[in-house]
Amino acid sequence: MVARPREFSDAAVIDAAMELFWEKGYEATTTQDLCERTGLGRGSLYNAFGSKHALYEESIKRYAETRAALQLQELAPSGGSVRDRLRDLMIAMIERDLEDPGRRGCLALNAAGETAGRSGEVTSLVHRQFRDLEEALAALIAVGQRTGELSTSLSPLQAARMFQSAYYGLRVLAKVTDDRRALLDVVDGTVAAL
Amino acid sequence: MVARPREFSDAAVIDAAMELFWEKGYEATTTQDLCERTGLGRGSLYNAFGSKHALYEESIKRYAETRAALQLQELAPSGGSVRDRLRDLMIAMIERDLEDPGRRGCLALNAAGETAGRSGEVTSLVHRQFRDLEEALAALIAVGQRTGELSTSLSPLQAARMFQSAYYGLRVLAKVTDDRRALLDVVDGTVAAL
DNA sequence: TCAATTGTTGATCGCTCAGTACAAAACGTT
DNA sequence: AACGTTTTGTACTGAGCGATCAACAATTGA
Repeated sequence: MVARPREFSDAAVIDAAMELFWEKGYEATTTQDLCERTGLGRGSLYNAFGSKHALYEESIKRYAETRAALQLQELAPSGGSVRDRLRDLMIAMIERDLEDPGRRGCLALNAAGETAGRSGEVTSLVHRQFRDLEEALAALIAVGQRTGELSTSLSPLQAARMFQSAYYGLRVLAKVTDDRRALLDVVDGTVAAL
Repeated sequence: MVARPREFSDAAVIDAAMELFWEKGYEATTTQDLCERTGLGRGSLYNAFGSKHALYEESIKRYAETRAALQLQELAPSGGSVRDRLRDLMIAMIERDLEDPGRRGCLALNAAGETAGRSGEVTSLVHRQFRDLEEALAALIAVGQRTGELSTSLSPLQAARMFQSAYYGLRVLAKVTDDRRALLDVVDGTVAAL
């Protein structure tokens, strides 16, 4: 026996939900909002995902698989200058953050601020994302150190962690300031330290 | 004629509200929670502060005046090593963040993540706090550079911004990880860059 | 064609939300 | 002790919340 097929794609619905959680955060997003944005009725939404929180978790996973994964790809070692790659990562994100009229910032960072400490599952999802970036940064920096482009006064992991921290701080700063010069100072200072 | 006097201290009530917003964020905190925590009845609370959001703004102001101001004081230039002062600032905050079972992190950073972009007033309050720290850091770093303790390859303002960004990133990281070693790597890397 | 299963729809559930209304209470002055 | 003023406690409001449910639709193997 085969049942009635779904009229929507799970991925598309999660994408839409993700956008909404990204704009408004978890608590401020209502199930009504989610229905309107995804086009689904209440029943379908709950039948497919179970609860608002479960859909939130799916959204964070999807954010990691799409947005964050793209970023990791850009960090994969290749021919060019490692320093330039790291600088480009920060600068591209500054431009994207300042362009965004909704000032959404990074969904994972927002989730860390709003929810972490009260939802273990969210904490763990965000943590994994952080680890993935740390790992990719360390790998790239290791290459830069091996070729002699980067200083070896810090271990690749240490340097990666320092860079990552500055990068996250940068994205938080970009939520409340338009001052491109201030943000670029962070980039220059951080990249110079490597 | 003289009216009935208040039975509570505004500061104490705002302190209590601040703690609550700090733990749960703005949206997840209910007016009922606020009444219970502050000990005030609904009537008194609304008579004194007008709305939940107004009380939230007062809480952020109070956070700046107490917690953050204390931090600024610790940064005021004095005799010792500038590098040690900056390292101590980060390490003390790591210890405090990891000790906190509620994993509240920094109220201003949480507010930036949850609310900034939708409440201009909150954005502006957080922004001011960020600027204050930036200024104090730049002043301290300028001293360190003048005495020859710190590198002058970055301007004091640039160095301050880089440090500040890493510091905020650190506090976000501390919301989702217990790994003291990872956090200390950030400290070492950042302080070494100065 | 119909049986079995799952998806969809929209009304509805019981609650809780932020905020209000209002009467009683507490004051210093007169 | 009566007055004007503000605070306090509480009941209440309408709206909106997350979640559920039953009736109905769509599917395909039997």
